[in-house]
Amino acid sequence: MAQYQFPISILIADDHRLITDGLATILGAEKDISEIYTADNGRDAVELVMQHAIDCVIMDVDMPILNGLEATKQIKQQKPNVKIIVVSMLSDAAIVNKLLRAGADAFINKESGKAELLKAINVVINGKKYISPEISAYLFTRLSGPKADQEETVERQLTPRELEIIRHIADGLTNQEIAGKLFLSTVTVDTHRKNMLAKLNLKNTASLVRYAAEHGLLK
Amino acid sequence: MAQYQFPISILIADDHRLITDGLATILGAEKDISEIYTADNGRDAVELVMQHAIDCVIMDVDMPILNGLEATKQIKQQKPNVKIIVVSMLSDAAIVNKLLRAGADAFINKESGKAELLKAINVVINGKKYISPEISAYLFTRLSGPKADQEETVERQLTPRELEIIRHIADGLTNQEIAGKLFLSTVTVDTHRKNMLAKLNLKNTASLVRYAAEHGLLK
DNA sequence: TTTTATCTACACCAAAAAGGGTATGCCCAA
DNA sequence: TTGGGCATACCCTTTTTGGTGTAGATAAAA
Repeated sequence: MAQYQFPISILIADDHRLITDGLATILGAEKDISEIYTADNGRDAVELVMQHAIDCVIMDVDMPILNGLEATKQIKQQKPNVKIIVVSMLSDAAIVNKLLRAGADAFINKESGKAELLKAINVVINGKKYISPEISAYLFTRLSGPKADQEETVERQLTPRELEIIRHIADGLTNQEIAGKLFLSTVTVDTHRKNMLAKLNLKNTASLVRYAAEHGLLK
Repeated sequence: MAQYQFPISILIADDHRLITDGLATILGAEKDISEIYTADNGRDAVELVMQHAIDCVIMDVDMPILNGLEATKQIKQQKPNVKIIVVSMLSDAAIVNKLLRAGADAFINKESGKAELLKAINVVINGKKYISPEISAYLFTRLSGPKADQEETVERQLTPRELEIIRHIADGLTNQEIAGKLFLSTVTVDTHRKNMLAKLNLKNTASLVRYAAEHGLLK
């Protein structure tokens, strides 16, 4: 590992003793790692980070008392410089987003090997982010899968003119303003809006705007 | 590589001859790869895919005549089963989103080694997605950075009740329906909406819904 | 060449929302 | 105890909306 005040100290937070022990053994063999702390729940993890000079936390998602997400939030709030590597199962992928927003620095799988763990530590200590390709694939699918389908179906459903109009609507323009801007009659703008509601099976303008936003149709 | 009609054929699309030649040499040594085609621009790449039974395209982003994004779109539109591995420089990261939506199956770096290329091919041929950790880091930052700020500022601005109401509004419910659901008067619901408009400095419900959607306030 | 899609525009009508305020309890913190 | 923020509620007028049709012009596709 490179440019940092070596050796570094690490906290392993996981409620499975076998895992903490295993990781501690692996990491104990690394010359750049001095201290290794362990915690079997989120609350203890947060406390340990507050009390000791810990550089990096290897955090399980599913822990008693305080889960990995909450623990990450609290740690990052108090000590933003502490790096957090989340060890998740693919089944936890649904909360990857929340963890990202909570400030997690890396994601690796429980299926990841020693090499990937060490790589992740190396990367985050150097101030960068790391996500294992397996977890990326999940994010990837969320970003591309739905939107790809949607764009194919939706952008075929909405005509160029309609797209233009929904964007103006979402911008907060009134029919009058849109009509002025596009040199149309207000009723025409309204017709387009109504046509969109009908073809997308939506109830009202609010849901239309939401739909547009969630389907990446804006801008 | 596993379950597919082996050997597979691959197209390398890149306008740098050194790269196409290098990749062709690397891939030519693989026993599971039979045919290797090359193209030095996007238009030729699309044509080759249409004319030959190509399983996987290794696509450069920056190419003359037709760039990687457009080529990806066209190929995926005509032949969705052709896998596309985008080889990007980190400087291309800004269009990762667009490529995702265009249907790209994998992203690797120009700095990636042979091992990662082969892994990516393997993964996409098996119908999964692959993003190299370096590129993930970019997506990571985009997901975590901005939204973290937004949630901190925004969720402090909107009260719990207001959040509840904007969510219902975005769901397409009318004031009456929301009032019924929350056991409120319709005018109260309306007051909350107006208060949100005022405090967020927005013009109307459409822009409010858009704001909520873009700031991740919905569900 | 006919059909189809799109863009344009209008009519009618009831319901809803916009926008402008005002106001009353409640709780919490200064 | 006195604001402040929050949730609640109402009034009034104007504008927009939602629902349902109709219809001409035009360009592209079948």
